[in-house]
Amino acid sequence: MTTAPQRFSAITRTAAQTRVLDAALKLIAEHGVSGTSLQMIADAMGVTKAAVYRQFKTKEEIVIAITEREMSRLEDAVEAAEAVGHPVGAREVLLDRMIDQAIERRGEVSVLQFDPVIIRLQGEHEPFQRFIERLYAALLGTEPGVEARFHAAMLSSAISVAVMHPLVADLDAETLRAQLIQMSRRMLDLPADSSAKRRSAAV
Amino acid sequence: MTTAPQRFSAITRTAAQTRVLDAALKLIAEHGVSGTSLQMIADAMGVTKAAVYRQFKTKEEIVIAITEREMSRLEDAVEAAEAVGHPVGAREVLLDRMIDQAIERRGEVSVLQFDPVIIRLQGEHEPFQRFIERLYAALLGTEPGVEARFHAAMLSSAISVAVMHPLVADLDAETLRAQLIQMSRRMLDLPADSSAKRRSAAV
DNA sequence: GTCTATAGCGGGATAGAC
DNA sequence: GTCTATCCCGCTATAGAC
Repeated sequence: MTTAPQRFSAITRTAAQTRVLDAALKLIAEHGVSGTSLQMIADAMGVTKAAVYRQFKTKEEIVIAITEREMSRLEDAVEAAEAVGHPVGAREVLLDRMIDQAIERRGEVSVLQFDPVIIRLQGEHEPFQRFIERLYAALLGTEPGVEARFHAAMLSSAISVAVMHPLVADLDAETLRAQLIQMSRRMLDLPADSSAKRRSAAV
Repeated sequence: MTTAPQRFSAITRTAAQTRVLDAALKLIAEHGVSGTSLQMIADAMGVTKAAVYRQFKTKEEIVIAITEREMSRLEDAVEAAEAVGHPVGAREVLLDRMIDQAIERRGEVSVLQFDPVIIRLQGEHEPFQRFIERLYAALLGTEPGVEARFHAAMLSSAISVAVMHPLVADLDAETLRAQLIQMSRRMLDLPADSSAKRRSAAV
């Protein structure tokens, strides 16, 4: 039996499939999975439902593919972090990348994390579970205590949600990024560091 | 023309209506608004759909009523904060109360904030908009700058989401509360203060 | 790869008896 | 306040022609 690919990045899609995923992601980000029908996806693409079903057998497969694609972006960040020798430095690299991506996608995507259907899927789909475990491990850094777990939870929550908050909707990406980096360091009780780019020479 | 009540707390519901809202809230927290049908609500209550429709004319009315009830809880916190003379002290009181409620409801409810249907409703329903404005004003404290807006966004995001994070699922309420208070003070660059209960004598 | 057409089901909502 | 029965619609999914 051939095992499923270990990396989401290894999954390839045809151009037609990618067009479906692009349209579906946009709609799901706005209406949620349950609030998005295949008719809506087909209309957005200018084709019929049957044409969509040719690319993916079920709606659930579309949602899984979207989740895989989003996770593959984070996967790159996790692997970059794991490549760093020191756990503390690894965490810093990961947080930098998570901030980059949260800003890059700015609200379009953050909502996916909270969709009930996607949450259920993450629990049922083994590759998703394994990746989330891996992400948490990289996020936790060295100390295995209560505080470290709390810090990781608070930081990852705050980053992905704060970028789509109405109160910061008018901030440009650079300002938002600077504030997020500064706040992250403060939350971890690290010295404020304006040059957060030294990816090597970690503490 | 009689204007809508200014306070959500002034809205009264019959016992039958409350039973509907309780059942609906539970289901919506798990499956989202679009993923929850009136049949599911009726089944959870042990009655038929028609019995539910006797209490609320439409599904949307149920969702609105649920949102009103959740906001009325926060309303108490906002009013307690507004009663404090100093803006800085007011913000501290509000944050304390927000932390209390986030822990009290622990994930059951936090998801509602991100439901696409409820987000749309908040934009369309004037009383909801007015309340959110009021909440933000109390949350912003004194300084009107970019930093203050960012801090308010980051804090309110982090508090409501962190409590339902898997990494802290096994923490008891007291530990979680202590960590949240400590982190909030750190995020606002206030001195760490273990006795966070002095509701008067604000800074 | 796209279409038309349709099956089969569950959704929201209403009528009217008890 | 609860029921049974029903209406109409949109949903997921499939069949089969082009």
